Amino acid sequence: MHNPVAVIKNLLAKHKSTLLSSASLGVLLLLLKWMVLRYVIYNHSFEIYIGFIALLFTGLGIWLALKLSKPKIKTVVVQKEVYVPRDGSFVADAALIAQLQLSKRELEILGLMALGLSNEEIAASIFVSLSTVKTHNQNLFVKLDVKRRIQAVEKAKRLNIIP
Amino acid sequence: MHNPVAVIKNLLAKHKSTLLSSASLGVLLLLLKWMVLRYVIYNHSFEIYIGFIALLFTGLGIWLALKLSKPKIKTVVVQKEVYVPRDGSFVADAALIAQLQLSKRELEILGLMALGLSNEEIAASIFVSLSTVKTHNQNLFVKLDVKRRIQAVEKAKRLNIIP
DNA sequence: CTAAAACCCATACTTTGGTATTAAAAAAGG
DNA sequence: CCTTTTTTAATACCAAAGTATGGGTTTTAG
Repeated sequence: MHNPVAVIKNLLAKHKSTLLSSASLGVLLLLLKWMVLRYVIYNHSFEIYIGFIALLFTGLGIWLALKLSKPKIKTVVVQKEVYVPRDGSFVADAALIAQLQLSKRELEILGLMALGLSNEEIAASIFVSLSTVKTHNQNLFVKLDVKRRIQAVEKAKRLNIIP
Repeated sequence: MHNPVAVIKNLLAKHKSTLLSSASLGVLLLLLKWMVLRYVIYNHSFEIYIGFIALLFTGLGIWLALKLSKPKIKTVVVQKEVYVPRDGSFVADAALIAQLQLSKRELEILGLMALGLSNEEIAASIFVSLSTVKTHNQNLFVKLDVKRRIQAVEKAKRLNIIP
């Protein structure tokens, strides 16, 4: 017979009288405490009132703060590396292009160069004279700090200026 | 004269006397108010005390809340694209090179071309004559089916023949 | 408006690149 | 050994690329 409930029932039955007297004693003690408390309340009602007010308004303050305060935002910047395949989408490094002061036309010609077009073919494709293309080339080479068109193309590719 | 400060200065100068009398009247009124306030404080010191306590503990609550509240962490994930310039390891397409019948020397010259060297520079770097480089170039262009060195380089890169 | 860019074009000249052809060593492979 | 491929090389000529300079027209920004 190891059922705990049964064990307790057994104990209660055994010590019925002892328990009864203890219980009545306990009740008496509680009554006494209650009277003392009333006395205390009566004599210190002001302090208790103040304490209650304090507690209440502390709560109000907490509630207010929590309700109205902007949530502290902790911004965690996660750098996620995105591997961009060579063939995929290409985004030119606009900042670098601006820094090198490459003009729209120069960039256009650079791109056509990279396609393997000759100066004459470039001239034809953008409807300007060969001379103009050559002038653009000169400026381009100076800005990119290279000597030959092939170097310009390779450097531009390396710097993400052209695909 | 649209400067607001100047406009105000002008008005002050115009109505100096009026302003002075108004000011003194204002001061008198303030004094009266102050006396009334003292009376109120005398008669309602309890309520004021309570109010003060309330205010104080509201402040305490706010302070507590702000101090102890865990910051709401808002994680903002910023994807920063890092463009990886391509694998460090390059493996040439041996099969294609064999198929195109590109010789060792031709490949070497192709690589130097891609670096932006002139024919003369290539000749110097591999200790052969300019003529030799040109002959290699011719064969190279035929094998790669291109017309210009720049096209050769671009095509070779595209076909994974050179890095 | 005006100054600074960006753009366009030309001429003259030099250098580099590419084509064609020929040819001879050297290496590779059967 | 002999054949094929590779590598080297030369000459001559033409085409393309690049340099230097100067002068125009648009656009653009203060």
